[in-house]
Amino acid sequence: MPATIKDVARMAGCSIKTVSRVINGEPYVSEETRARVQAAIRAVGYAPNISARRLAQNKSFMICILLYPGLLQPSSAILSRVMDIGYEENYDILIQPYFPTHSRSKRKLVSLISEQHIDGFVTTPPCDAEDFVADLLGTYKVPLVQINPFHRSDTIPFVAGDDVLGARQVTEHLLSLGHRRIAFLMGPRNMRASFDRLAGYQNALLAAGLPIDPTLIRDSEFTFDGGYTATRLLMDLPSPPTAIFAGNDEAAYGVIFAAHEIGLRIPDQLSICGYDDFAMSKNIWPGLTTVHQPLEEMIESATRALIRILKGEALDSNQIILPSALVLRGSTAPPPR
Amino acid sequence: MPATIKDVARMAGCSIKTVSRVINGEPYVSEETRARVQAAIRAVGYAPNISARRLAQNKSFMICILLYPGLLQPSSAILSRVMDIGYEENYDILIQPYFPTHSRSKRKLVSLISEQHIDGFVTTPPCDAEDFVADLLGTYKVPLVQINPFHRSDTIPFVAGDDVLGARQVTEHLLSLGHRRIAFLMGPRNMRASFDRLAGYQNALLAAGLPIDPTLIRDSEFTFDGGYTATRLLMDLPSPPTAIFAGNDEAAYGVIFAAHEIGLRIPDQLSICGYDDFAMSKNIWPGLTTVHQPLEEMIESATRALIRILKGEALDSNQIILPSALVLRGSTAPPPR
DNA sequence: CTGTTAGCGCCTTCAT
DNA sequence: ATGAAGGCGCTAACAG
Repeated sequence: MPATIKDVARMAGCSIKTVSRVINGEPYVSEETRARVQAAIRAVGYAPNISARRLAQNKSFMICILLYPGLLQPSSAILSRVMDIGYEENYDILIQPYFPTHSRSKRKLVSLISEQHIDGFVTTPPCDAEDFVADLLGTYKVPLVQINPFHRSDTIPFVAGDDVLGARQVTEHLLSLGHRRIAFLMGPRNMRASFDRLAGYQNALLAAGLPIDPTLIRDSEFTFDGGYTATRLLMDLPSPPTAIFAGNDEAAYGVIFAAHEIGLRIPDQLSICGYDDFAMSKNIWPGLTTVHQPLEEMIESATRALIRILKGEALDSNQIILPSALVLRGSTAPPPR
Repeated sequence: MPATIKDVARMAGCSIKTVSRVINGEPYVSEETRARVQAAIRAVGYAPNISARRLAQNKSFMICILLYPGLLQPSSAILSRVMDIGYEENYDILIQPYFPTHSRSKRKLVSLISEQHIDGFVTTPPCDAEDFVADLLGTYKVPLVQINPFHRSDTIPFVAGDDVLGARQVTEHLLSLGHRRIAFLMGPRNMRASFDRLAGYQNALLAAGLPIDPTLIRDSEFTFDGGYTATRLLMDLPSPPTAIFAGNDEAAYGVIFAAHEIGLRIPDQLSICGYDDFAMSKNIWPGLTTVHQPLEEMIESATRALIRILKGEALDSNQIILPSALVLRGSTAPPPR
């Protein structure tokens, strides 16, 4: 039976409101009363009951991050960082798996909003792919910050990287090494990154005056299997590519596996690039040339932005673009001969 | 301004208690009243306010999983599965990063218990390493289920694999291939798996009548860097091992990287085994021979056990041991010559 | 079968 | 600077 605010008030010889003031750091309490109350709090081991506070204020002090499992491996270092922010700001962070078009996911989301009164949301791709999420949050007037959203909105704040630029840099890197037949693996259609990266790849080719060969553009869905299968097919082509830009790192792992299986030496016989710079990419052999997405910073930045909104503070901008950086490792080299 | 139970009652022309009964599926409501209430609920779009319910019942309907970030990569497929259980059982699952001996982690845990009134906890290694967690939960009488705990308790339910057996099987596999100089990489001292796996390794050697060579036992801390460094040192030995049993998969990735860097062919010149069967282990080249830990099942089983306890149901047993299985992939072969 | 009453622990409003 | 009263939305305990 934990102590309540009443116990503290009795012990300190004051009203519960005064205790409440001390707890919440409100003004209009004399220093000595404050001290007395604080002593009483420690004496009885008082801790405020969050449920009661939530009810009285009709707020949950919880924010929710919608994550699509299987993508975006939330390397738990990220989660840890986000939790820390929550700790500092006194918000609990709820990580919620969300599958677009999945009806259970939707119901859970509705319950989170209408029953739990979650104060705000952060979405990650591709959880924003359907309008359902944004619409729902819109009608309930629940604040939302998006990470790399499919549609960039003027009204919904978002944090993103510059995928067009990053993909262009990757492609230019391969071109500068002398590659001319560069394959590109496309991601799922419900993620903006898929299209932006394709655009970056194409832009680089066009800028170099090279044709875009549709047979060199394949689907990978940003998965290992996608990368694997595409590679088996690509390398069976009459004139196979000398480099594969895998669209993302996970697909690149599949490319690497397939290349090994075929007996191709990386990077001597085949250069491979990824995108995202997952933690594993520097641990796999050979190290994967990729673009570092500041995922941690993105989630952190989005979370902080959301909390600012919840506190009623204004954002400097609704559009936060974070810089990405090409990371050169061992998986790229000049083409054979 | 969402609808409350009163609105529903007014609309259905009954008391709020009757509405409450319908919501909670309690008996003693006539079918027609029930139907009328349900219609009213839909009509006004009513959803119960969880905070109010939590307050009234002094329960949170939340359970918390303590996870050490950086280990045990909660491949988010796992998380998704756990969330599903929560969904079915009407519990919210809070994933909480926890660092043993880290004071902020401790404070957060205290807050979770004393302020949020979390109904129960699941711990994962090494979050149970200090007695702090178990003690705290014990004094607050909060139910706890442990996964692979350091100390196996008679009173605290736990779910575990058989690491001694698994490690023994790995070692026997290597022995059967003809390896005689098998190195073992030890994990951190705050995880039971470290010691159990070492024991399994030693048991297998002893059973085969082979000596235990301390120079072949090294620390890896179950990390990439640990595996990498240990391998560089081991292969510099006057008579290096022909196989390395890396203690866990992440360390094995470091071993693989180091081997590649040294120019050793896997598995022809060096055999490598891991333990855990992380998702990446079948995607890395060559596929990693390892022991499949049924991590998902363990977390699921622990979560279900906890919920049973919370519901006041008895567990069949306080000790749930799940079977592991040796998985043979491409990283092991007979030793050179 | 159904309703009334009294909290749960806190915050808000308005006095003092 | 402090306190009293009322209410947040729900459930528990007891009447009817």
